[in-house]
Amino acid sequence: MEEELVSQRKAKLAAWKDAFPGSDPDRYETTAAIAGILEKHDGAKKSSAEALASAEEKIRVAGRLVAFRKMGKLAFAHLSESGARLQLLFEKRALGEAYDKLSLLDLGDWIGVEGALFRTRTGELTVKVESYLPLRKCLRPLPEKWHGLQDVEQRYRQRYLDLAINRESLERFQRRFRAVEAIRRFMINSGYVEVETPMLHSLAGGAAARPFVTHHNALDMTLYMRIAPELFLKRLVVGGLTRVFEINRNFRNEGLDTSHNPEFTMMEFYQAYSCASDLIAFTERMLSQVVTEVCGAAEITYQGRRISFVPPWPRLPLREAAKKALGERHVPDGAWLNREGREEWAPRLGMSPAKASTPEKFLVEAFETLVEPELWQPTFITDYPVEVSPLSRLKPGSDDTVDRFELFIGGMELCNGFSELNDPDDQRARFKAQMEQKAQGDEEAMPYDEDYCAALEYGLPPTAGEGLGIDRLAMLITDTPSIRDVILFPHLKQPGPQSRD
RNA sequence: GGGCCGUUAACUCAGUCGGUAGAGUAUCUGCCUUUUAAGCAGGAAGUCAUGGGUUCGAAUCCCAUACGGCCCA
Repeated sequence: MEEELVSQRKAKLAAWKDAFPGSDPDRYETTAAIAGILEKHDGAKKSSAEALASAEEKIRVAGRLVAFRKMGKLAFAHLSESGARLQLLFEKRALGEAYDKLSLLDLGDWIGVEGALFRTRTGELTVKVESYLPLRKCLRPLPEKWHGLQDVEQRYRQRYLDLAINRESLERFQRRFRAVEAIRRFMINSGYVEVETPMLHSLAGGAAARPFVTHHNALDMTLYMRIAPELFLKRLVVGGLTRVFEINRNFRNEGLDTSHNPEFTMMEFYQAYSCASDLIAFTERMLSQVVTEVCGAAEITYQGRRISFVPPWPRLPLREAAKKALGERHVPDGAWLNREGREEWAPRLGMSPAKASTPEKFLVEAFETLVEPELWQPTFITDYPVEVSPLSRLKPGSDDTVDRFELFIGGMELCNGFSELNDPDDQRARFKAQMEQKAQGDEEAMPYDEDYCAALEYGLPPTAGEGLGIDRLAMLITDTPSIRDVILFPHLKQPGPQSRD
């Protein structure tokens, strides 16, 4: 059947050549985009039927034919472009032979039309078509007009169909694009410059994660897809770029679920002469402004629950939050200080024992397991243990706590920021400690980056830096529970017998 | 990695107790000059995800595999 439908359409395409001189052109001049036409005549000020009739404005628009209602010597159609739809009227009386050739069109075809705007009896803005030109045939039938494309797998694999047919999907992505644009504008207005740093690293540093490994043939060397741009961005601060940001992909070779895609988009930014609390205030301002701009209000609904972005947002020290949650679960105070206690309580609390191998890691893991999913309103968690923060600067006067924060919204980690460690010798000691953890089997421990330490020896001014998860922000502002629905082409397995294990 | 669920026409979905595979949309043929999920009449369209098994007989029951979804680790 599908082949039959395709061959029917191919036959019609073959007939275009004679029926429509100039069809399938290499370009088509329009007077406006459909969204612009609608904005002008159906927007805040609606053009009346009389005004349209007396103006007799000739327009040329193009789009994909998505609905067609033929009734004898008169036909209505809808042309769709970037989610905006405009009705067309074809009349046999006006078009003559060209009207009969409409049978060579199919739903899904791209066409251009020329005509004058008017309003129908029901008041809908419509183009009275005077001429039309087929631009490109749609050889395969489009999904159903009413239900759209429902098959989740097909929506991911053939996102173009999802975007062409499912208006909610297109609108979700448009909102994401607007948010990225608003963030970029906010950063530039705040005196930042946008940069691009390497995606191929010889050392996968800057975060605790397993990298993808690849190989450079000409250099015959192992390279890693970056897990974070951090160490390169800080080199730029050493070089005098005192406010830099990068919006780009990171790659982490880990499991995938509704909040993790192997490649994800982050904005990372660094601000000299600043500490973590400066970035907390900066983040509050940025996100409340971006959300207000994109969603129309500083309050949103995520999965049925309100989230307010109106600052200020609460700050809560990590150990305090973890200890409170542990107390509520009747874990004796300090039970995590010895190995026996950790090995007893970690499994009972649903925590990964491997990730709770020291007192500090136990508290961090307890926080992530017990507290994080409950942090619905924007909340800054502060005062992280130095043990899990090898790139952060110690709080003034402390030897075990760094000046670091993470922002949680809707039960998800959205941001991670800290005052940057700029003492090269301390940094070397931290890297050394990471290597010891790696030797003990921690696959996420950071590699020793001497080149970065050398850069620090030229002087990194006091600086704070932060990473912001763009995909997760997109989930929040589009009320989407799965990261795959805010990523255009989420990673899926290859189907069929070629896949192994 | 574990558990549960799903996979039927191009699309959206039914399919009862195991007994010849169904509808709507799209498509094709007629009719139709203000429709908008247009309408009316008629036609065509299936590797029931894949591979085994049970059975006289399997979309349906059993096993395995692939892909997807949700939950857990």
